[in-house]
Amino acid sequence: MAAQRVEAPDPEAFVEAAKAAFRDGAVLSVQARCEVEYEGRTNGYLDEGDRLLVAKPDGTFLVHQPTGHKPVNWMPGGGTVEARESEGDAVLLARRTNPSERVETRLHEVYGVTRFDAEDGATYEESGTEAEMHEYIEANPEELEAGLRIVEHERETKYGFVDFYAVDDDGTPVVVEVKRIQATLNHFDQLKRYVELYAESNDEVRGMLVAPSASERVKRALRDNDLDFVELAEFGLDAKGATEAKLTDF
Amino acid sequence: MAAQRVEAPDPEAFVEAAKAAFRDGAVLSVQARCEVEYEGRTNGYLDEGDRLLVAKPDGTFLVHQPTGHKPVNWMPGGGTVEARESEGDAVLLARRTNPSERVETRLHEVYGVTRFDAEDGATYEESGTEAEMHEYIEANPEELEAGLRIVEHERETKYGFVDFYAVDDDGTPVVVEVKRIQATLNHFDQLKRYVELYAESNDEVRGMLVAPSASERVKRALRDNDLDFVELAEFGLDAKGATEAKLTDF
DNA sequence: CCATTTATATCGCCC
DNA sequence: GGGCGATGTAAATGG
Repeated sequence: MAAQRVEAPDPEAFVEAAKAAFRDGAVLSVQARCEVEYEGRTNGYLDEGDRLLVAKPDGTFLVHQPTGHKPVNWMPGGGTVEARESEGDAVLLARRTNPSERVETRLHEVYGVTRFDAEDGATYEESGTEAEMHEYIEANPEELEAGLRIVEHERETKYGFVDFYAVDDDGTPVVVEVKRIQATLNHFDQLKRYVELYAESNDEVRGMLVAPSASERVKRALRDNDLDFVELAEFGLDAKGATEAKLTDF
Repeated sequence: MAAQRVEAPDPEAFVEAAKAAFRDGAVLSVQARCEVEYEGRTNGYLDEGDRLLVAKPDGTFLVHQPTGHKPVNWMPGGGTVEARESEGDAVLLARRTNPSERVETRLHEVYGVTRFDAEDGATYEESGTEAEMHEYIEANPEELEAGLRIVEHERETKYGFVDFYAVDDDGTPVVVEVKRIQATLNHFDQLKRYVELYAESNDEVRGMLVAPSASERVKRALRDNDLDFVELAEFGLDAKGATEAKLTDF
């Protein structure tokens, strides 16, 4: 069977089950009352409570409270997870280096532990990303402005990368920055930096921020700096072959 | 008992267990072979494989593959999770609005399902954040530069917030931007934006970026724009009362 | 390995 | 609720 469960193990039985799971590369899920301590980029402490703990064979460790999308504490893959008994409690310790961090979980009561010998060869397929937006713009520059020609994609500059370097109908160079989501002031900053850099060699250069939307504050910042905003909400997702619905409608 | 398990339920038994868990506000963990579809800000599809599914009473839904820190698919809290039977399979559907998104998981084989009636009243306590760095600087401005006086914290400007507005020994205004981590080009952008804005009313204004470190590229950008970099690695974490180690050393 | 950029970013704050 | 900035951001990508 792919999943095996031990109900309410004592610390010794828990540590034995956890060690066996780590050795065999299984995914471990634990329901327990525990306290958690984090030391690393910051320091943190979580007092006793009921949580779901998950340890994966790649070193991933997650502590989930009963609410919230993000784990309250975690360790990304690449480190190690160990199970030990200490002062009568089972303890799970997840560690890594670079940066040096550790999450230590003291389990005061283990309600149950599940070992899952999971096999998963599938990879996630996604469409609608910023990379696809770039492809769309490269193929359809006239959607941004009549007569616009793309000269270069991902052009490197002294201070960073420009999404597109283009030329308008009059032959004036145009620096284009593309965002898949609503434009922020940081995006405005980025574009301004590239334009000012290019202006050192050609002060006729124009700057263009392309995004599905932008706040008034961002639009004002662009206007005040003679930069263009182009609203591009749809970029032919269907045409790019968005994954067809594979599951029956609910 | 806080955790209850059903081994290898058929679709009907699974849906019944899931509905009971959702009704009672329990955390549900499922080991299953399943396929997953996401529709929302992008579209995605994940073919059949073994995964750990977690549904929380606040509407959080997670799909975890056997490796990796982040769930391959998820829904944040605030939405709803439903369990249904469809074409002989159990199906979990997580939905929300604003933005309108859905994760649909078709369970081809359920290895087991655990219901966890978790009680957790604790909140995570953290120290070493950027907010604490601000407090430290406000109390110790001389660490940045001899004679520096903080005039205002989080000063609002037309284009955004300045971390500190200060005055140096000569009475020249100084705009200070603080980062807890290594400074990036975006942080340089931010500072430059504030300084240029302030320069409209007083062109003597100075700009200062405070961070534990910065890449050469960032330092060069700062130099080229007559902005200062102040390296501030330690900011009295201990003095601010970092949480004492609560757990025995491992 | 370092630096940069993206993300279904999420989260929290304040208007 | 929108706008804006921080995050133990993590992860991918390129040098």
